[in-house]
Amino acid sequence: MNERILIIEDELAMRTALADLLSAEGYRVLSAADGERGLQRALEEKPDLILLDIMMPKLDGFALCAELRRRASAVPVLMLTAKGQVEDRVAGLDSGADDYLVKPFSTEELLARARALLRRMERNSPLPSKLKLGGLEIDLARQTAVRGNHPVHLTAKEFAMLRLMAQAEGEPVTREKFLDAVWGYAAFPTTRTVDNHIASLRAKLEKNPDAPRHLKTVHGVGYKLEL
Amino acid sequence: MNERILIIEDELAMRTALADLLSAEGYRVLSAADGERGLQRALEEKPDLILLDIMMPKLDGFALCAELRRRASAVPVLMLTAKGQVEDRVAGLDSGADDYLVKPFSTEELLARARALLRRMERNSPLPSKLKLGGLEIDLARQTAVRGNHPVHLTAKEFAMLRLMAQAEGEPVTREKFLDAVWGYAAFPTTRTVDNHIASLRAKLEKNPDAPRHLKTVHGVGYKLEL
DNA sequence: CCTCGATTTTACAAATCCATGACATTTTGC
DNA sequence: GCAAAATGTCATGGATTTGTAAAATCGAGG
Repeated sequence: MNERILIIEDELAMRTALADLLSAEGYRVLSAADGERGLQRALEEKPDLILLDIMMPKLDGFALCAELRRRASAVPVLMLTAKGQVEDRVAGLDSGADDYLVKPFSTEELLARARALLRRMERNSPLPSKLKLGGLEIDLARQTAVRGNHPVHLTAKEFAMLRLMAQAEGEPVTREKFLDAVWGYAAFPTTRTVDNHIASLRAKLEKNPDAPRHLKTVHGVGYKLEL
Repeated sequence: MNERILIIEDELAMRTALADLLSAEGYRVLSAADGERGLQRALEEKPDLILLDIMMPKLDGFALCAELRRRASAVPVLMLTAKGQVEDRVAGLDSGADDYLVKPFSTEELLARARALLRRMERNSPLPSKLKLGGLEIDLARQTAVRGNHPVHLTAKEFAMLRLMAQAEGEPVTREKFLDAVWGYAAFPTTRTVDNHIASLRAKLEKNPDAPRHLKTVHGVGYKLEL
Protein backbone atom coordinates (compact mmCIF):
# COMPACT_ATOMS: atom_id res chain seq x y z
CA MET A 1 0.00 0.00 0.00
CA ASN A 2 0.93 3.62 0.43
CA GLU A 3 1.14 4.41 -3.20
CA ARG A 4 3.68 6.95 -4.35
CA ILE A 5 2.47 9.90 -6.35
CA LEU A 6 4.73 12.25 -8.27
CA ILE A 7 3.55 15.83 -8.71
CA ILE A 8 5.10 17.70 -11.61
CA GLU A 9 3.96 21.28 -11.41
CA ASP A 10 5.82 24.55 -11.56
CA GLU A 11 3.52 26.72 -9.50
CA LEU A 12 4.60 26.50 -5.90
CA ALA A 13 1.17 27.15 -4.43
CA MET A 14 -0.50 24.46 -6.45
CA ARG A 15 2.31 22.04 -5.83
CA THR A 16 2.19 22.35 -2.08
CA ALA A 17 -1.59 22.30 -2.05
CA LEU A 18 -1.59 19.04 -3.97
CA ALA A 19 1.16 17.61 -1.82
CA ASP A 20 -0.69 18.45 1.38
CA LEU A 21 -3.90 17.05 0.09
CA LEU A 22 -2.42 13.80 -1.09
CA SER A 23 -0.23 13.17 1.90
CA ALA A 24 -3.20 13.83 4.15
CA GLU A 25 -4.89 11.03 2.24
CA GLY A 26 -2.05 8.75 3.11
CA TYR A 27 -0.16 8.74 -0.18
CA ARG A 28 3.58 9.22 -0.34
CA VAL A 29 4.30 12.33 -2.31
CA LEU A 30 7.22 13.20 -4.55
CA SER A 31 7.41 16.42 -6.49
CA ALA A 32 9.25 18.27 -9.19
CA ALA A 33 9.03 21.90 -10.21
CA ASP A 34 9.82 21.60 -13.89
CA GLY A 35 9.52 19.15 -16.71
CA GLU A 36 13.12 18.03 -16.92
CA ARG A 37 13.46 17.13 -13.29
CA GLY A 38 10.00 15.65 -13.41
CA LEU A 39 10.94 13.27 -16.17
CA GLN A 40 14.10 12.34 -14.36
CA ARG A 41 12.30 11.56 -11.12
CA ALA A 42 9.59 9.69 -12.95
CA LEU A 43 12.13 7.38 -14.52
CA GLU A 44 14.23 6.95 -11.41
CA GLU A 45 11.60 6.58 -8.78
CA LYS A 46 8.91 4.79 -10.73
CA PRO A 47 5.96 6.33 -8.90
CA ASP A 48 2.54 4.69 -9.01
CA LEU A 49 0.86 7.77 -10.44
CA ILE A 50 1.92 11.09 -11.92
CA LEU A 51 0.01 14.34 -11.66
CA LEU A 52 1.25 16.39 -14.56
CA ASP A 53 0.71 20.05 -15.24
CA ILE A 54 0.75 21.00 -18.90
CA MET A 55 2.25 24.43 -18.85
CA MET A 56 5.75 24.20 -17.51
CA PRO A 57 9.16 25.61 -18.21
CA LYS A 58 11.82 23.52 -19.96
CA LEU A 59 9.68 20.54 -20.86
CA ASP A 60 5.94 20.76 -21.11
CA GLY A 61 3.46 18.14 -20.06
CA PHE A 62 2.84 16.74 -23.51
CA ALA A 63 6.48 16.28 -24.33
CA LEU A 64 7.16 14.77 -20.94
CA CYS A 65 4.32 12.32 -21.25
CA ALA A 66 5.25 11.34 -24.78
CA GLU A 67 8.83 10.78 -23.72
CA LEU A 68 7.71 8.63 -20.80
CA ARG A 69 5.69 6.44 -23.10
CA ARG A 70 8.50 6.28 -25.62
CA ARG A 71 10.62 4.81 -22.87
CA ALA A 72 7.96 2.21 -22.24
CA SER A 73 6.87 3.53 -18.89
CA ALA A 74 3.32 2.51 -18.18
CA VAL A 75 2.81 4.69 -15.14
CA PRO A 76 -0.65 6.26 -15.18
CA VAL A 77 -0.63 9.98 -15.87
CA LEU A 78 -3.32 12.38 -14.78
CA MET A 79 -2.97 15.66 -16.65
CA LEU A 80 -4.00 18.96 -15.15
CA THR A 81 -5.16 21.31 -17.85
CA ALA A 82 -5.94 24.92 -17.12
CA LYS A 83 -9.19 26.36 -18.25
CA GLY A 84 -8.84 27.80 -21.69
CA GLN A 85 -6.40 25.10 -22.66
CA VAL A 86 -9.37 22.88 -23.03
CA GLU A 87 -8.48 21.90 -26.54
CA ASP A 88 -5.14 20.73 -25.25
CA ARG A 89 -6.92 17.74 -23.88
CA VAL A 90 -6.72 16.17 -27.27
CA ALA A 91 -3.01 16.59 -27.42
CA GLY A 92 -2.76 15.41 -23.84
CA LEU A 93 -4.63 12.21 -24.37
CA ASP A 94 -2.88 11.72 -27.65
CA SER A 95 0.49 12.00 -25.98
CA GLY A 96 -0.46 9.12 -23.73
CA ALA A 97 -2.07 10.62 -20.64
CA ASP A 98 -4.68 8.44 -19.01
CA ASP A 99 -6.99 11.14 -17.81
CA TYR A 100 -7.23 14.87 -17.53
CA LEU A 101 -8.79 17.27 -15.10
CA VAL A 102 -9.83 20.80 -15.93
CA LYS A 103 -8.49 23.43 -13.54
CA PRO A 104 -9.79 24.54 -11.28
CA PHE A 105 -11.12 21.28 -9.93
CA SER A 106 -12.54 20.21 -6.60
CA THR A 107 -10.24 18.21 -4.40
CA GLU A 108 -12.79 15.47 -4.21
CA GLU A 109 -12.80 15.16 -7.96
CA LEU A 110 -9.03 14.97 -8.04
CA LEU A 111 -8.93 12.30 -5.35
CA ALA A 112 -11.62 10.31 -7.09
CA ARG A 113 -9.71 10.30 -10.37
CA ALA A 114 -6.45 9.47 -8.65
CA ARG A 115 -8.04 6.56 -6.84
CA ALA A 116 -9.62 5.36 -10.05
CA LEU A 117 -6.31 5.35 -11.88
CA LEU A 118 -4.49 3.61 -9.05
CA ARG A 119 -7.20 1.02 -8.78
CA ARG A 120 -7.01 0.33 -12.48
CA MET A 121 -3.30 -0.05 -12.29
CA GLU A 122 -3.60 -2.63 -9.53
CA ARG A 123 -6.02 -4.61 -11.58
CA ASN A 124 -3.82 -4.03 -14.55
CA SER A 125 -6.80 -3.14 -16.66
CA PRO A 126 -6.13 -0.31 -19.07
CA LEU A 127 -8.51 2.56 -19.53
CA PRO A 128 -10.97 2.10 -22.30
CA SER A 129 -9.74 4.25 -25.13
CA LYS A 130 -11.93 2.83 -27.84
CA LEU A 131 -15.62 2.22 -27.64
CA LYS A 132 -17.98 0.44 -29.94
CA LEU A 133 -21.52 1.58 -29.51
CA GLY A 134 -24.16 0.44 -31.91
CA GLY A 135 -22.12 0.30 -35.06
CA LEU A 136 -20.15 3.38 -34.14
CA GLU A 137 -16.47 3.09 -33.38
CA ILE A 138 -15.16 5.79 -31.13
CA ASP A 139 -11.52 6.49 -30.38
CA LEU A 140 -11.48 8.58 -27.25
CA ALA A 141 -7.78 9.37 -27.37
CA ARG A 142 -7.75 10.59 -30.95
CA GLN A 143 -11.25 11.98 -30.74
CA THR A 144 -12.48 10.34 -33.86
CA ALA A 145 -15.53 8.30 -34.61
CA VAL A 146 -16.56 6.27 -37.63
CA ARG A 147 -19.68 4.41 -38.62
CA GLY A 148 -18.75 1.84 -41.18
CA ASN A 149 -16.28 3.94 -43.09
CA HIS A 150 -18.07 7.24 -42.81
CA PRO A 151 -16.50 9.52 -40.25
CA VAL A 152 -18.95 10.90 -37.71
CA HIS A 153 -18.21 14.24 -36.19
CA LEU A 154 -18.44 14.61 -32.41
CA THR A 155 -17.58 17.84 -30.64
CA ALA A 156 -14.99 18.24 -27.90
CA LYS A 157 -17.61 18.36 -25.17
CA GLU A 158 -19.25 15.26 -26.51
CA PHE A 159 -16.01 13.31 -26.42
CA ALA A 160 -15.31 14.57 -22.93
CA MET A 161 -18.70 13.46 -21.73
CA LEU A 162 -18.39 10.06 -23.36
CA ARG A 163 -15.01 9.64 -21.79
CA LEU A 164 -16.30 10.42 -18.34
CA MET A 165 -19.11 7.94 -18.70
CA ALA A 166 -16.80 5.28 -20.07
CA GLN A 167 -14.55 5.70 -17.06
CA ALA A 168 -17.52 5.37 -14.74
CA GLU A 169 -17.83 1.80 -16.02
CA GLY A 170 -21.57 1.71 -16.22
CA GLU A 171 -22.25 3.69 -13.07
CA PRO A 172 -24.49 6.69 -13.51
CA VAL A 173 -22.79 10.09 -13.75
CA THR A 174 -24.66 13.01 -12.23
CA ARG A 175 -25.08 16.32 -14.00
CA GLU A 176 -23.03 17.96 -11.29
CA LYS A 177 -20.23 15.57 -11.94
CA PHE A 178 -20.36 16.27 -15.64
CA LEU A 179 -20.08 19.96 -14.95
CA ASP A 180 -17.24 19.49 -12.51
CA ALA A 181 -15.26 17.11 -14.63
CA VAL A 182 -15.88 18.36 -18.12
CA TRP A 183 -16.36 22.06 -17.57
CA GLY A 184 -14.38 22.61 -14.37
CA TYR A 185 -16.14 24.12 -11.43
CA ALA A 186 -15.37 27.67 -12.44
CA ALA A 187 -17.82 27.45 -15.29
CA PHE A 188 -21.42 27.07 -14.36
CA PRO A 189 -23.68 26.36 -17.25
CA THR A 190 -27.14 25.20 -16.38
CA THR A 191 -27.46 21.52 -15.69
CA ARG A 192 -29.85 21.50 -18.62
CA THR A 193 -26.87 22.08 -20.85
CA VAL A 194 -25.78 18.58 -20.00
CA ASP A 195 -29.10 17.22 -21.22
CA ASN A 196 -28.72 18.97 -24.52
CA HIS A 197 -25.33 17.47 -25.10
CA ILE A 198 -26.69 14.08 -24.20
CA ALA A 199 -29.43 14.60 -26.75
CA SER A 200 -26.99 15.39 -29.51
CA LEU A 201 -24.81 12.46 -28.53
CA ARG A 202 -27.80 10.20 -28.77
CA ALA A 203 -28.67 11.60 -32.14
CA LYS A 204 -25.23 10.64 -33.32
CA LEU A 205 -24.58 7.29 -31.74
CA GLU A 206 -27.91 5.67 -31.12
CA LYS A 207 -29.62 3.91 -33.96
CA ASN A 208 -32.94 4.81 -32.40
CA PRO A 209 -32.45 7.92 -30.27
CA ASP A 210 -35.94 7.58 -28.82
CA ALA A 211 -35.09 4.24 -27.27
CA PRO A 212 -31.42 4.61 -26.40
CA ARG A 213 -29.62 1.34 -25.91
CA HIS A 214 -26.31 2.69 -24.69
CA LEU A 215 -26.77 6.19 -23.40
CA LYS A 216 -29.30 5.52 -20.70
CA THR A 217 -30.87 8.08 -18.45
CA VAL A 218 -31.17 7.26 -14.76
CA HIS A 219 -34.12 9.30 -13.65
CA GLY A 220 -33.36 11.52 -10.69
CA VAL A 221 -29.66 10.77 -10.93
CA GLY A 222 -27.98 11.36 -14.26
CA TYR A 223 -26.83 9.34 -17.25
CA LYS A 224 -24.86 6.19 -17.73
CA LEU A 225 -23.21 4.35 -20.55
CA GLU A 226 -24.01 0.75 -21.30
CA LEU A 227 -21.74 -1.02 -23.71
CA MET B 1 -13.41 6.80 15.19
CA ASN B 2 -14.67 9.63 17.26
CA GLU B 3 -13.45 12.35 15.02
CA ARG B 4 -14.28 15.86 16.08
CA ILE B 5 -16.36 17.97 13.74
CA LEU B 6 -16.84 21.70 14.12
CA ILE B 7 -20.07 23.17 12.83
CA ILE B 8 -19.97 26.88 12.07
CA GLU B 9 -23.47 27.99 11.24
CA ASP B 10 -25.58 30.87 12.46
CA GLU B 11 -29.02 29.37 12.02
CA LEU B 12 -29.93 27.59 15.21
CA ALA B 13 -32.23 25.06 13.58
CA MET B 14 -29.65 23.95 11.04
CA ARG B 15 -26.92 23.90 13.63
CA THR B 16 -28.75 21.62 15.99
CA ALA B 17 -29.96 19.41 13.17
CA LEU B 18 -26.41 18.91 11.98
CA ALA B 19 -25.16 18.40 15.51
CA ASP B 20 -27.78 15.75 16.21
CA LEU B 21 -27.12 13.96 13.00
CA LEU B 22 -23.38 13.88 13.40
CA SER B 23 -23.36 12.92 17.04
CA ALA B 24 -25.82 10.16 16.24
CA GLU B 25 -23.19 8.93 13.79
CA GLY B 26 -20.66 8.82 16.57
CA TYR B 27 -18.74 11.98 15.84
CA ARG B 28 -17.89 14.46 18.56
CA VAL B 29 -19.50 17.75 17.70
CA LEU B 30 -18.37 21.27 18.41
CA SER B 31 -20.24 24.28 17.17
CA ALA B 32 -20.11 28.01 16.77
CA ALA B 33 -22.85 30.46 15.84
CA ASP B 34 -20.82 33.07 14.03
CA GLY B 35 -17.67 33.39 12.03
CA GLU B 36 -15.47 34.96 14.68
CA ARG B 37 -16.17 32.39 17.31
CA GLY B 38 -15.92 29.72 14.66
CA LEU B 39 -12.46 30.76 13.64
CA GLN B 40 -11.40 30.93 17.24
CA ARG B 41 -12.66 27.45 18.02
CA ALA B 42 -11.18 26.08 14.83
CA LEU B 43 -7.76 27.32 15.81
CA GLU B 44 -8.00 26.35 19.45
CA GLU B 45 -9.65 22.99 19.18
CA LYS B 46 -8.19 21.74 15.93
CA PRO B 47 -11.19 19.70 14.83
CA ASP B 48 -10.85 16.96 12.24
CA LEU B 49 -13.40 18.52 9.92
CA ILE B 50 -15.26 21.81 9.66
CA LEU B 51 -18.75 22.25 8.26
CA LEU B 52 -18.89 25.87 7.26
CA ASP B 53 -21.89 27.93 6.31
CA ILE B 54 -21.16 30.76 3.93
CA MET B 55 -23.60 33.42 4.98
CA MET B 56 -22.85 34.42 8.52
CA PRO B 57 -22.63 37.54 10.62
CA LYS B 58 -19.27 39.06 11.56
CA LEU B 59 -17.07 36.84 9.43
CA ASP B 60 -18.39 34.98 6.43
CA GLY B 61 -17.39 31.54 5.33
CA PHE B 62 -14.94 32.64 2.65
CA ALA B 63 -13.07 34.99 4.90
CA LEU B 64 -12.97 32.44 7.66
CA CYS B 65 -11.68 29.74 5.39
CA ALA B 66 -9.07 31.97 3.84
CA GLU B 67 -7.89 33.05 7.26
CA LEU B 68 -7.65 29.44 8.38
CA ARG B 69 -5.44 28.60 5.44
CA ARG B 70 -3.37 31.71 5.95
CA ARG B 71 -2.63 30.42 9.41
CA ALA B 72 -1.52 27.15 7.91
CA SER B 73 -4.39 25.09 9.18
CA ALA B 74 -4.91 22.06 6.98
CA VAL B 75 -8.20 21.00 8.49
CA PRO B 76 -10.61 19.86 5.78
CA VAL B 77 -13.48 22.28 5.20
CA LEU B 78 -16.84 21.33 3.77
CA MET B 79 -18.76 24.41 2.73
CA LEU B 80 -22.52 24.64 2.82
CA THR B 81 -23.84 26.95 0.15
CA ALA B 82 -27.45 27.87 -0.34
CA LYS B 83 -29.02 27.11 -3.66
CA GLY B 84 -28.79 30.00 -6.05
CA GLN B 85 -25.44 31.08 -4.67
CA VAL B 86 -23.89 28.90 -7.30
CA GLU B 87 -21.07 31.29 -7.88
CA ASP B 88 -20.11 30.79 -4.31
CA ARG B 89 -18.71 27.47 -5.35
CA VAL B 90 -15.84 29.22 -6.99
CA ALA B 91 -15.07 31.52 -4.16
CA GLY B 92 -15.42 28.63 -1.75
CA LEU B 93 -12.84 26.43 -3.34
CA ASP B 94 -10.62 29.38 -4.13
CA SER B 95 -10.55 30.33 -0.50
CA GLY B 96 -9.36 26.86 0.32
CA ALA B 97 -12.46 24.82 0.99
CA ASP B 98 -12.14 21.15 0.11
CA ASP B 99 -15.65 20.48 -0.99
CA TYR B 100 -19.04 22.06 -0.99
CA LEU B 101 -22.61 20.98 -0.67
CA VAL B 102 -25.54 22.87 -2.10
CA LYS B 103 -28.46 23.26 0.28
CA PRO B 104 -30.72 21.51 0.59
CA PHE B 105 -28.85 18.25 0.77
CA SER B 106 -29.77 14.84 2.09
CA THR B 107 -28.09 13.72 5.25
CA GLU B 108 -26.88 10.69 3.41
CA GLU B 109 -24.98 12.93 1.07
CA LEU B 110 -23.62 15.08 3.85
CA LEU B 111 -22.35 12.04 5.69
CA ALA B 112 -20.82 10.64 2.55
CA ARG B 113 -18.91 13.84 1.89
CA ALA B 114 -17.85 14.13 5.49
CA ARG B 115 -16.56 10.59 5.50
CA ALA B 116 -14.75 11.26 2.27
CA LEU B 117 -12.98 14.22 3.74
CA LEU B 118 -12.12 12.55 7.00
CA ARG B 119 -9.13 10.48 6.09
CA ARG B 120 -9.88 7.45 4.12
CA MET B 121 -6.98 5.66 5.72
CA GLU B 122 -9.38 3.57 7.71
CA ARG B 123 -10.70 1.55 4.81
CA ASN B 124 -14.06 1.51 6.45
CA SER B 125 -16.31 -1.33 5.53
CA PRO B 126 -16.96 -0.89 1.86
CA LEU B 127 -20.66 -0.62 1.30
CA PRO B 128 -22.13 -3.71 -0.24
CA SER B 129 -22.82 -2.80 -3.82
CA LYS B 130 -24.54 -5.93 -5.01
CA LEU B 131 -27.46 -7.75 -3.48
CA LYS B 132 -29.24 -10.93 -4.38
CA LEU B 133 -32.77 -11.08 -3.10
CA GLY B 134 -34.99 -13.88 -4.22
CA GLY B 135 -34.21 -14.26 -7.87
CA LEU B 136 -33.42 -10.58 -8.22
CA GLU B 137 -29.89 -9.33 -8.65
CA ILE B 138 -29.45 -5.74 -7.61
CA ASP B 139 -26.43 -3.59 -8.37
CA LEU B 140 -26.65 -0.61 -6.08
CA ALA B 141 -23.75 1.22 -7.68
CA ARG B 142 -25.04 0.97 -11.23
CA GLN B 143 -28.63 1.24 -10.15
CA THR B 144 -29.71 -1.77 -12.09
CA ALA B 145 -31.68 -4.85 -11.21
CA VAL B 146 -32.33 -8.00 -13.19
CA ARG B 147 -34.46 -11.05 -12.65
CA GLY B 148 -33.12 -13.79 -14.82
CA ASN B 149 -32.36 -11.71 -17.84
CA HIS B 150 -35.25 -9.33 -17.63
CA PRO B 151 -34.30 -5.96 -16.27
CA VAL B 152 -36.47 -4.75 -13.40
CA HIS B 153 -36.87 -1.04 -13.02
CA LEU B 154 -36.37 0.52 -9.59
CA THR B 155 -36.58 4.26 -8.98
CA ALA B 156 -33.87 6.41 -7.45
CA LYS B 157 -35.69 6.56 -4.11
CA GLU B 158 -36.10 2.82 -4.10
CA PHE B 159 -32.40 2.30 -4.64
CA ALA B 160 -31.62 4.81 -1.93
CA MET B 161 -33.87 2.99 0.51
CA LEU B 162 -32.40 -0.37 -0.37
CA ARG B 163 -28.92 1.03 0.07
CA LEU B 164 -29.79 2.34 3.50
CA MET B 165 -31.20 -0.97 4.57
CA ALA B 166 -28.25 -2.85 3.16
CA GLN B 167 -25.92 -0.66 5.16
CA ALA B 168 -27.91 -1.38 8.28
CA GLU B 169 -26.91 -5.02 7.87
CA GLY B 170 -30.17 -6.56 8.97
CA GLU B 171 -30.93 -4.00 11.64
CA PRO B 172 -34.33 -2.39 11.29
CA VAL B 173 -34.43 1.12 9.87
CA THR B 174 -37.02 3.52 11.27
CA ARG B 175 -39.22 5.65 9.06
CA GLU B 176 -37.62 8.74 10.50
CA LYS B 177 -34.22 7.46 9.48
CA PHE B 178 -35.48 6.80 5.99
CA LEU B 179 -36.82 10.31 5.71
CA ASP B 180 -33.64 11.84 7.06
CA ALA B 181 -31.26 9.83 4.98
CA VAL B 182 -33.12 9.53 1.72
CA TRP B 183 -35.18 12.68 1.61
CA GLY B 184 -32.99 15.10 3.53
CA TYR B 185 -33.84 17.68 6.09
CA ALA B 186 -35.60 19.99 3.67
CA ALA B 187 -38.43 17.64 2.85
CA PHE B 188 -41.09 16.53 5.26
CA PRO B 189 -43.22 13.88 3.65
CA THR B 190 -45.54 11.83 5.78
CA THR B 191 -44.04 8.73 7.25
CA ARG B 192 -46.72 6.89 5.29
CA THR B 193 -44.82 7.79 2.17
CA VAL B 194 -42.12 5.44 3.32
CA ASP B 195 -44.62 2.62 3.53
CA ASN B 196 -45.71 3.25 -0.01
CA HIS B 197 -42.21 2.99 -1.30
CA ILE B 198 -41.71 -0.18 0.70
CA ALA B 199 -44.84 -1.54 -0.89
CA SER B 200 -43.61 -0.86 -4.38
CA LEU B 201 -40.23 -2.32 -3.54
CA ARG B 202 -41.92 -5.46 -2.33
CA ALA B 203 -44.00 -5.63 -5.47
CA LYS B 204 -40.79 -5.60 -7.45
CA LEU B 205 -38.44 -7.78 -5.50
CA GLU B 206 -40.54 -10.23 -3.55
CA LYS B 207 -41.86 -13.29 -5.30
CA ASN B 208 -44.86 -13.19 -3.02
CA PRO B 209 -45.35 -9.62 -1.82
CA ASP B 210 -47.97 -10.70 0.69
CA ALA B 211 -45.44 -12.80 2.55
CA PRO B 212 -42.23 -10.87 2.16
CA ARG B 213 -39.13 -12.94 2.70
CA HIS B 214 -36.54 -10.20 2.48
CA LEU B 215 -38.17 -6.87 3.10
CA LYS B 216 -39.57 -7.53 6.54
CA THR B 217 -41.55 -5.12 8.61
CA VAL B 218 -40.65 -4.74 12.25
CA HIS B 219 -43.87 -3.69 13.83
CA GLY B 220 -43.61 -0.48 15.81
CA VAL B 221 -40.10 0.13 14.55
CA GLY B 222 -39.62 0.15 10.83
CA TYR B 223 -38.30 -2.16 8.13
CA LYS B 224 -35.31 -4.36 7.72
CA LEU B 225 -33.64 -6.25 4.95
CA GLU B 226 -32.94 -9.95 5.22
CA LEU B 227 -30.66 -11.41 2.64
C1' DC C 1 -16.68 43.46 -38.62
C1' DC C 2 -18.66 39.16 -40.33
C1' DT C 3 -19.55 34.26 -40.56
C1' DC C 4 -19.99 29.74 -39.12
C1' DG C 5 -20.08 26.17 -35.96
C1' DA C 6 -20.23 25.08 -31.15
C1' DT C 7 -22.24 25.98 -26.96
C1' DT C 8 -25.67 27.66 -23.81
C1' DT C 9 -30.11 29.31 -22.60
C1' DT C 10 -34.84 29.13 -22.69
C1' DA C 11 -39.32 27.43 -23.00
C1' DC C 12 -42.63 24.08 -23.21
C1' DA C 13 -44.33 19.35 -23.73
C1' DA C 14 -43.95 14.76 -22.17
C1' DA C 15 -42.58 11.26 -19.14
C1' DT C 16 -41.89 9.81 -14.70
C1' DC C 17 -42.09 9.78 -10.04
C1' DC C 18 -43.95 11.04 -5.65
C1' DA C 19 -47.09 12.46 -1.72
C1' DT C 20 -51.37 12.15 0.25
C1' DG C 21 -55.37 10.47 2.42
C1' DA C 22 -59.07 7.25 2.70
C1' DC C 23 -59.96 2.79 3.70
C1' DA C 24 -58.80 -2.24 4.52
C1' DT C 25 -56.12 -5.30 7.08
C1' DT C 26 -52.96 -6.89 10.56
C1' DT C 27 -50.73 -6.68 14.96
C1' DT C 28 -50.42 -5.47 19.71
C1' DG C 29 -51.68 -4.95 24.44
C1' DC C 30 -55.04 -5.93 27.48
C1' DG D 1 -61.48 -11.65 21.68
C1' DC D 2 -61.55 -6.53 21.46
C1' DA D 3 -60.19 -1.91 20.75
C1' DA D 4 -56.44 0.84 19.47
C1' DA D 5 -52.52 1.43 16.99
C1' DA D 6 -49.73 0.29 13.21
C1' DT D 7 -49.28 -1.17 8.62
C1' DG D 8 -50.87 -2.40 3.69
C1' DT D 9 -52.99 -0.71 -0.44
C1' DC D 10 -54.66 2.04 -3.98
C1' DA D 11 -56.21 5.91 -6.81
C1' DT D 12 -55.25 10.38 -7.97
C1' DG D 13 -53.54 15.04 -8.43
C1' DG D 14 -49.49 17.26 -8.49
C1' DA D 15 -44.55 18.05 -8.46
C1' DT D 16 -40.33 17.06 -10.43
C1' DT D 17 -37.37 15.60 -13.98
C1' DT D 18 -36.27 14.93 -18.68
C1' DG D 19 -36.54 15.51 -24.02
C1' DT D 20 -36.02 18.66 -27.43
C1' DA D 21 -36.35 22.34 -30.58
C1' DA D 22 -35.44 26.98 -31.36
C1' DA D 23 -33.29 31.21 -30.24
C1' DA D 24 -29.41 33.63 -28.22
C1' DT D 25 -24.62 33.81 -27.28
C1' DC D 26 -19.88 32.94 -27.79
C1' DG D 27 -15.39 32.48 -30.22
C1' DA D 28 -12.14 31.46 -33.60
C1' DG D 29 -10.87 32.66 -38.05
C1' DG D 30 -11.28 35.21 -42.13
